[in-house]
Amino acid sequence: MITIKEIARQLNMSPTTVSNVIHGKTKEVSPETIKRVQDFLEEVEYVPNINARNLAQNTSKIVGVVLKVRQDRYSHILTDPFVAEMLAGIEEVIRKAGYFMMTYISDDIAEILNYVSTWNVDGLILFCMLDDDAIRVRKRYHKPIACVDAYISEENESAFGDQFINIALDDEICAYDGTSYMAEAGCHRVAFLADNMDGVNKARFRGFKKALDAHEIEYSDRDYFTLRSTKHEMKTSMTSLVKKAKKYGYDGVFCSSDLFAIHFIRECFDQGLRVPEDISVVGVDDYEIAEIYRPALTTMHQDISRKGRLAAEALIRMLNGEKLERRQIVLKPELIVRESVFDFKKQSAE
Amino acid sequence: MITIKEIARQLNMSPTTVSNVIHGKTKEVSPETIKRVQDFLEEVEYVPNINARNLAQNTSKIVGVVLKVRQDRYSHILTDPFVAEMLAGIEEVIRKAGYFMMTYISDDIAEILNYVSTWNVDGLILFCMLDDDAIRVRKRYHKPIACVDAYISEENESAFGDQFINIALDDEICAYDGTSYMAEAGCHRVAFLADNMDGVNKARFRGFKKALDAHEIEYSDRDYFTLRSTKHEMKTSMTSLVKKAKKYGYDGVFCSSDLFAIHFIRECFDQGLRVPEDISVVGVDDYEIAEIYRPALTTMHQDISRKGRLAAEALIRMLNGEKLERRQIVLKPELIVRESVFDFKKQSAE
DNA sequence: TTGAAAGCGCTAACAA
DNA sequence: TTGTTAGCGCTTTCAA
Repeated sequence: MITIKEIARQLNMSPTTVSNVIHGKTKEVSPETIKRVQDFLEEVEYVPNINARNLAQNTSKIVGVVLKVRQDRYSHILTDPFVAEMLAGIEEVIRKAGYFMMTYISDDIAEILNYVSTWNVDGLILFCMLDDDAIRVRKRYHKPIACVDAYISEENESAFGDQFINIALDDEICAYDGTSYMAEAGCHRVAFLADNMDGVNKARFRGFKKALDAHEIEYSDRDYFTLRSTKHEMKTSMTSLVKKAKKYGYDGVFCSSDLFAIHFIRECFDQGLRVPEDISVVGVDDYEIAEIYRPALTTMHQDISRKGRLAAEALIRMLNGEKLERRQIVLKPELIVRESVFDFKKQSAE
Repeated sequence: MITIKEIARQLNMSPTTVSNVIHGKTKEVSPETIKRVQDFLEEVEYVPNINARNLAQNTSKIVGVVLKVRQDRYSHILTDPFVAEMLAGIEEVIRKAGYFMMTYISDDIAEILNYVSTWNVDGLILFCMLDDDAIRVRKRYHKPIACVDAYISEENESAFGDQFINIALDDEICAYDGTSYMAEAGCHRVAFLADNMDGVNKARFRGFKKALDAHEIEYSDRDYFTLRSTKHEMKTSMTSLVKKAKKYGYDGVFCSSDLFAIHFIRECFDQGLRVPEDISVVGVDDYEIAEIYRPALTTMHQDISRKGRLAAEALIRMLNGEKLERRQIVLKPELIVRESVFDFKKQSAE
């Protein structure tokens, strides 16, 4: 790999001039020299050494994407379709802006902070971060941060300063609309299924309850179906949840993810429950599979890739020194009606 | 961020000594100094500046993962379950070996080579590379390369030197076994469905034909079902393929991916064809969805994550200066029998 | 309009 | 056992 110095030597000029041409600081360079340098750069296929440049400029051109793993994931986080789609959105924006993406997977904030400072990462995108984790990062990292689906309490909002943005979904509405749809279709005993109670699911559960309330369905504590979602527990856990649904006569389930919804439906089939005739199911996310599965899944659509893009775009803007107008963008989910909810009313009208 | 120099100053010693302790070159350092330095490092939470280190050592600690996109993918490459699972395997190995993964997505070899040299990437993992593309990379990049699913012709083998490995699947056997299984179950008109004719599919097609031959099924040119798999063409393309299957009375289809298989089955349902009673389907890959879909998909299983891990592990070994015993590892696929193939013989025996 | 030189933080050869 | 020093390739200030 040829260096600027060497180029300068061969061209009989100083490294400064070469560097200036490379950076388009051509105000003070004669057109003739510019041409000479540019031609030569082409000829020798000059490629800058980013390490040297970063060292000199104290930057890195790296956007770090931090995926904080929850313990007991049902699989490696990169194979989660949600994560994959979000990453896809992020990656494209970052690449086109001339930055490089480096993913970092860990459940250890200290490790993450180490990585961030060894590489001198220019900006950070955080996913799956709890409130206090995000704050710990912010305390030690003072460059731009974009979060996806972080739940930041009001009191903590200010702690993040203005080099910060969060891209979220209106999770309460999401569950509210999904649950309401089932209620209005005629379900009278509906459950909420999720595998944890993090910020997202807490909000969804709130929406779920509100929907029950609004449709005068009585809530019972057993309406909360807790899924154990590790790879080897998922199946048996589903089996017992479907049994529970049968036993107590549930006729609707709001699942916190399409993946769970489809696993649930599969288990229903295996236990002889028909979907949607015996039990209705609504998912969240609208993964590709939701459309292909039979019965096709009625679900709360969200544009995951867009979430990633928005986060990355906001980050790039901050890196360019722009000031963002707001600290949070909340997207609205959209109900996609397919085949997994039974319409009792329509049915009886016929 | 504190520097070695500053630490040395505060401790009243030379940067070399500090550096030596950091690198465990403690043979020639007094235990006392070691302790002093280590304690201080802890105290100030010293983190090395990788850019500086890389510059000085002419390395990068980066493993580049290059995903060469084919034009007209049905979606962003990171959302492809195959890619996601492979990346997951790679990422884990790389991270645990103390390296960092940087993905690079492009269809332009020149761009890839640029990236590789600006970052001074220590090793490369290539995916979706054709023979000649891989050679172009090799010509300009002389550090270790690991490929996944590359098709390297015999004549080119030697061009790769010994800093090279390829992890592949025995694709011919894969299609042979899958097709044979349908033939033996009693199908007499079976098709081969894929969306391109790259190295992998060429080999699979060969296996498919051999299986027809072995089971005395006559081959016709129309047995090759070409899927147009871009996001917006997939659906209509499937519709016409299923129509074609009906028209010519196909009773079996070997699909080059589970994704295609499931799309195909879905379309069959929509057109009133029963799977497997009217037509049998076999996929390849054994994605998670293969087990969950109904009918559960009979498929040729391959361990994708392992492919990624093997590639990464071999690469790391090369980076450690080891010499590999072989230039290629070919994994065997395994038939997983589920519900998407109809057993005519068993049926008529009953 | 061009060039010299210092410095980014770290490593490593060599000297003490 | 410890220290001095040059240098990795690039940027940038300041001088010519």
